[in-house]
Amino acid sequence: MKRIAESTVRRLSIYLSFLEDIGARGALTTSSDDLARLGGTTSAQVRKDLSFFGSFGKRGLGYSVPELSSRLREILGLERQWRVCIVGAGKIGSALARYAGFAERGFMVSGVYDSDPGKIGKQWGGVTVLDIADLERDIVARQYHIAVLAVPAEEAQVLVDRMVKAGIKAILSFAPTQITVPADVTLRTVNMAMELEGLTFALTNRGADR
Amino acid sequence: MKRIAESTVRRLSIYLSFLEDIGARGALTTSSDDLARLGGTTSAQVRKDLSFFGSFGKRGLGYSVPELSSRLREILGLERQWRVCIVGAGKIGSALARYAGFAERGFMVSGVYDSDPGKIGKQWGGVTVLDIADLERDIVARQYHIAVLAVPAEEAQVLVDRMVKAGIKAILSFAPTQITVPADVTLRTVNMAMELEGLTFALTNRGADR
DNA sequence: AGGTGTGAATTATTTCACAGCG
DNA sequence: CGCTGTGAAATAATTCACACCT
Repeated sequence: MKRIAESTVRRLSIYLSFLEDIGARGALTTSSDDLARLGGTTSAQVRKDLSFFGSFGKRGLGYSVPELSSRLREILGLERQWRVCIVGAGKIGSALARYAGFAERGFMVSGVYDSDPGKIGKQWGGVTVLDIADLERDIVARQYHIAVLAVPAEEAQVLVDRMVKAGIKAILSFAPTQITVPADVTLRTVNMAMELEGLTFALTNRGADR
Repeated sequence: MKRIAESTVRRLSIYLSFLEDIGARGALTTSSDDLARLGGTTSAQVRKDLSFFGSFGKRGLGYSVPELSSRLREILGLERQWRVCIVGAGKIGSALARYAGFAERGFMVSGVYDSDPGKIGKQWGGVTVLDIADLERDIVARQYHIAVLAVPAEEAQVLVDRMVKAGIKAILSFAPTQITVPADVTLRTVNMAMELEGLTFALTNRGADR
């Protein structure tokens, strides 16, 4: 299979979210035009995105909402459960641990880790806070698929290195720092400062360039 | 000025964060090669990114850390304070309101809004929770520059429309839904589900495509 | 020598436009 | 018809490679 651009994958997520939305409202079919309008792109883009994975539509008719939903869930790997651990039980880790959206999408938060003895052992959103010293052992024993990193910048890279060594292959980082991983590990970073700076850049340069 | 790609702006943030880091450790000069290595890109990319805004280096020598930091802060619009309001005092809004990183970067959280009477009036991380009914009035009166949206998907677009009408020009959304804004408003979206789906896509298709 | 700044070349992504199928 | 699927064209982003400055 050809390499798929990250931008394409992001859009697939958007399409799926809309399909589920209109599906729940009873829609049975839809078109690339609908998906484009709702997802903020063009119909050609929608069709091109889907074409990387097959042809799911009917010419003259459009797409079956349940069928396309299901195909997208397959493509995105959502037709199964994923075991997630949250590393760092600070403010962000806490908000994430209690976030119901995880379970709805098939993500099972089955461990929260911290190094603070005052937090270890506490129950938190139905999950016990575990000792971060056991992280490597648990990555192997509990077979976490995804680690969500919510620790201060200084600790982030060290923890990532430990987790990678223990075999983790997917990390979602909220640490406000740049992290590097080997090529066979997938990393996504959510960095508040970076997002806000994107806004201030636009606010500062608006008018000058568009 | 030529239109600058979002990817470029993101990298500028990364460069700045590293410059501040090594600057604090006493480094006086650096090179595009250093910035590239630390930022996970190439030296040509670094030089190209900077070249959109001017020439800040000295051939044969590299860049002055304090000077380049300062130029990047200027470019990103960080040489001033920005007034931020947080809309939605749920789990995410709460974590954001208490997040110290805001102030460090010049972002002043000067209002948190919710519609829950049980929350309005409460003190929260030094800020009082205000009535979301007053949002439009306050956008005008308090001149918020940036709104951080942390409400459920269903309420997001309606609130965005209200804020845009009141004159807000920059929104950072954590709502798990696609939002549309007029061309003169800048929107950045952080969507957990989308990030996780990027990971599961990679986990599912890994090996097939790389 | 050493590292920047930048056109030119390459590669990636998006858009166009239309043939073809239901 | 109407709308998909897809090569071809256009545009955007990245990388190359080298002249040029200190």
